Amino acid sequence: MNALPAVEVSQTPEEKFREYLASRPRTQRYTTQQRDMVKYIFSKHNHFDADELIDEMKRESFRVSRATVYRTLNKLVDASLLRRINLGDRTVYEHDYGYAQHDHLHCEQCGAMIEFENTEVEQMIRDVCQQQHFHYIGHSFVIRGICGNCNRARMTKRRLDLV
Amino acid sequence: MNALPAVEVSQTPEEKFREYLASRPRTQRYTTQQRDMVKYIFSKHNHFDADELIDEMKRESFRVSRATVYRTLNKLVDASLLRRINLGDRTVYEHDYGYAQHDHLHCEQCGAMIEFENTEVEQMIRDVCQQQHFHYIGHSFVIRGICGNCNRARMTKRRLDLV
DNA sequence: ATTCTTGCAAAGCCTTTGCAACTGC
DNA sequence: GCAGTTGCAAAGGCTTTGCAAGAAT
Repeated sequence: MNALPAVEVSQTPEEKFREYLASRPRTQRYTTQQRDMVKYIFSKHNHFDADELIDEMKRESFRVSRATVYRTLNKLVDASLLRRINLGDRTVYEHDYGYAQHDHLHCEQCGAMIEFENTEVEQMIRDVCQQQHFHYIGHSFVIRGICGNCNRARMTKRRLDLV
Repeated sequence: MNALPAVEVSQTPEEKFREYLASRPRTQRYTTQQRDMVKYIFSKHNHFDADELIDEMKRESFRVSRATVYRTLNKLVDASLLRRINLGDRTVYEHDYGYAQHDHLHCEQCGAMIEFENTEVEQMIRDVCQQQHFHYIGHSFVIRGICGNCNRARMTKRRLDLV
């Protein structure tokens, strides 16, 4: 995982989530399983899909049911704690809250998600939206390719293949 | 649909597809249904999903089976005649062959796909990839929001709501 | 004639949902 | 105690696939 600056936030993810739940038209409840999920998810900074989360949490003896995980992930995305990234053949989640806006390089070999920040992207988006009278809500930007590590591995392999 | 410059190509989509089929490890065949699909798809420039294509082609009395449509769409993407765009809740296809590289604004209200070309995007991608020693293969970049038309409609509605 | 493609229906995959039991507030 | 949540299993939506019949070369 690349190091991108964390963003200063005044609330913990838990607090922010409770606020979200309280703000719903019909107040929603903060349950044990939701708490476990929020704590678990924000205890590590990585990209994960629903199944990975379920497996890992089960491995650490948390009580998680598939249905509730999906329901809670949806709430977390809605609450802007998580961002959903569609990878074509997989949907992964990452921290949204407390983390700088960024985009991704996705290695097709090893699956790595490399984060990058580029100020030009944001400016460019603003320009395009203005030109097209388009009201911006969000974007998804993923560059597909082969990461440095895998490239090096390939080179080496190629060299060995020649022997 | 926005007008973006078409790109000069020396082959028709059909020719290019035949070339692709012939170049496979085990030569593949060019069938009636595939020909119909290629002709139909390249007779109009729009974004469509598998179901829309099936419905429209059936309406025009073409013989199309769901399985074959999916199989052929995959081949067309593989042959670089079509590009697949993942919209999160829908997968759409657009012409790749004979069409300039571009990205999209996707209206969440009316579903419109507005194409835009921006040279900075490409430069920026090159920079980022170089910095990260990343071998570029492709990218997907979709800006989500509300298009000009829908915005205007909203404004009007809002004004009416006040009466 | 041989080998690939088609079409059907079935299976796969991921995600959502109906409902009865349960739990937070 | 009431209203929202959970868990199960079933259903959904989209896409792929096994296989026998059919078509391309």
